[in-house]
Amino acid sequence: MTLIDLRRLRAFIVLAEEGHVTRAAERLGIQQPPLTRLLQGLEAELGVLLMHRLPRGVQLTEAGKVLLEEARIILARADGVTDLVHRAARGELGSLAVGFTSSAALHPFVPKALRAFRESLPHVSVTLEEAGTAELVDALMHERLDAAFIRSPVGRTPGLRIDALLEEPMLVALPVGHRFAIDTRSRLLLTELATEPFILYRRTAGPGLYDTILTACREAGFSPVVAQEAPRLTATLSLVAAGYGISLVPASMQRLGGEDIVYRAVAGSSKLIAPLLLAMRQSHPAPALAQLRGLVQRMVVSQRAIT
Amino acid sequence: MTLIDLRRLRAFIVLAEEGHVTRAAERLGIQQPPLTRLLQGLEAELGVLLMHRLPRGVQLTEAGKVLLEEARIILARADGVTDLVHRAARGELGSLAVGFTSSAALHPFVPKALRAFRESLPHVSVTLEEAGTAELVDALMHERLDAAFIRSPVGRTPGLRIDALLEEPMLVALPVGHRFAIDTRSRLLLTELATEPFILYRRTAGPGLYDTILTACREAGFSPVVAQEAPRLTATLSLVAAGYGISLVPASMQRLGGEDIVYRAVAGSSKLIAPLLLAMRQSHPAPALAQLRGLVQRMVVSQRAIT
DNA sequence: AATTTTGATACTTTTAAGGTATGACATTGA
DNA sequence: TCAATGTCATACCTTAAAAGTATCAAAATT
Repeated sequence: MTLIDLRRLRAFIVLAEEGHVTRAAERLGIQQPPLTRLLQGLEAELGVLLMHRLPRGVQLTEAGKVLLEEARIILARADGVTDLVHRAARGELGSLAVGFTSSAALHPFVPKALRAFRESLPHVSVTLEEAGTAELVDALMHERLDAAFIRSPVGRTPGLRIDALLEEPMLVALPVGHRFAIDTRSRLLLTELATEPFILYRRTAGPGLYDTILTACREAGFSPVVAQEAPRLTATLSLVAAGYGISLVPASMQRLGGEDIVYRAVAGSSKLIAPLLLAMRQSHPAPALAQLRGLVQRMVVSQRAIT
Repeated sequence: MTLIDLRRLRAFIVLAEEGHVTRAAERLGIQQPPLTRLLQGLEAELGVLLMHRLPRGVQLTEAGKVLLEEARIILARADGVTDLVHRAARGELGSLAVGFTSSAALHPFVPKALRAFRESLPHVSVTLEEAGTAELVDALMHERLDAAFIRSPVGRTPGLRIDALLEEPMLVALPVGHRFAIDTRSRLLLTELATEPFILYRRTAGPGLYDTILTACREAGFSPVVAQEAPRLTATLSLVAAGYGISLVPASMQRLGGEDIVYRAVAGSSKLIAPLLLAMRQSHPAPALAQLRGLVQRMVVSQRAIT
């Protein structure tokens, strides 16, 4: 069973247009006998007469007319394939799965970058997913994600490439009315927090920030009193707002918490810095990922120029 | 330039599904090396890497994923071609151009047949055209029409095949108030019309009926006084209604003319008969035409059974 | 009736696809 | 670490399919 092939469909279209085997062969750059056999081959395979043989020339049968229409559609599509594939290779087409942690999502840079990407490459369908750092890393390694915005350096992760995008200081988040929440202009010394109850968000969800806080406190000479662990950064702030304790959060969180939380800068530690990172697989990056990466890098450069 | 062919697209799909050259080759019933070359050939032609070569197996690139999607669409369409062409050859698909004269259009059989055809073969797109007999015959010969409902035997017409469908008597159409229009039950003798002014519709538009009337009158021993010629049968009846004269029209016209025209049967001539015919080309009938013809024949048989 | 036009057929040559054997490379297990 | 294994790539040969050449057959036109 040598099913229909495009070579014959192409020839058939020319033949139908010319209505004349010899002339069509000429236009196709072949001789007349092969073209005749080509038509015969099509007819034999389809089991249908495609052209009436007239004394001068040939003429489409109804079946032939239907085949002609269909052949044109198929060939147009087939001819479009090259361009489509090229665009996919350039990353202008295709799909991209991007993940982010809840804390990354709260950094204004992330939605800004995603929006800019969507606008610059509208034909790439972007899938978004929010999850904890561990899940994101796992998804990256198992090809369920192509890239992820995260906040923690996650130690050695073989097979991952991590771009450092931005850094920001961490601030103390205090409930309104807290004794440290009166003078909000000056920096608070980290050691002053030694006896305060801390709200931290689960280490499993985001080990990076958790460890950053613990390391900074240890260097300042104390081990923080962890009053409660929250499943997400937003939950942490809710607990702070409710007065259950204080926390240390990335500066970009300031816009959250409304009037119930007061933020203050911290002095006494050079480690209290929250990075924003873009993680991806090292091998076989999707072309659209290269585009995203380039876009993000350019945005980072212009962001730094402003700050 | 050996553009993309379906054989390779088929192989590519299997290869993509298996993710494994050797296994895919097995499924395709070929050896591994040809399949490898096949993939290489596609990549060379498209100028794009379609699969990453992993230590165990292969894996689609983004470009490969796009090609896979597109290939599936193209092949589905290509595989559908056979069925489509078969249906076209059986006359279940395609197009049919049908003409009719104004007088044929007024016979209830014609719209009934066209509606039945549309219902039985909804995928055949039917084009309708009303014109004079001469134009219809010309259109048939020049392939602008496939069939035409006409009323006149049009003498010898080489290349045409004509099916006689139905016959009906011709009636005298009289304006209300005419002296012959009082007794409508009895037959009027043709000779009684010898001195009446006749309205006939143009010979060029429909030579058949015109000649039928003239022949019948001559046989009855007179030559009719043609008061006026009308371009169409409906115009003829309008003129009769307005009192400009009388006419002889097919019996099925009775439903026209409303209350202004009285119809009476005629005695004294066996020639005053109007046929309904279906004309078509003798050579290369469209398959859908064969379907129409069969349908019409069946309808004629059941019609005659009733009458 | 002869000539021309045009598609069909028989046979040969060329090209492309498929098969066989083997290599290169990387992973895995002892 | 080295051999065994799995897997795609390459080289070379064989087979099959497409194209070319020469010629025929049928029908129409002069």
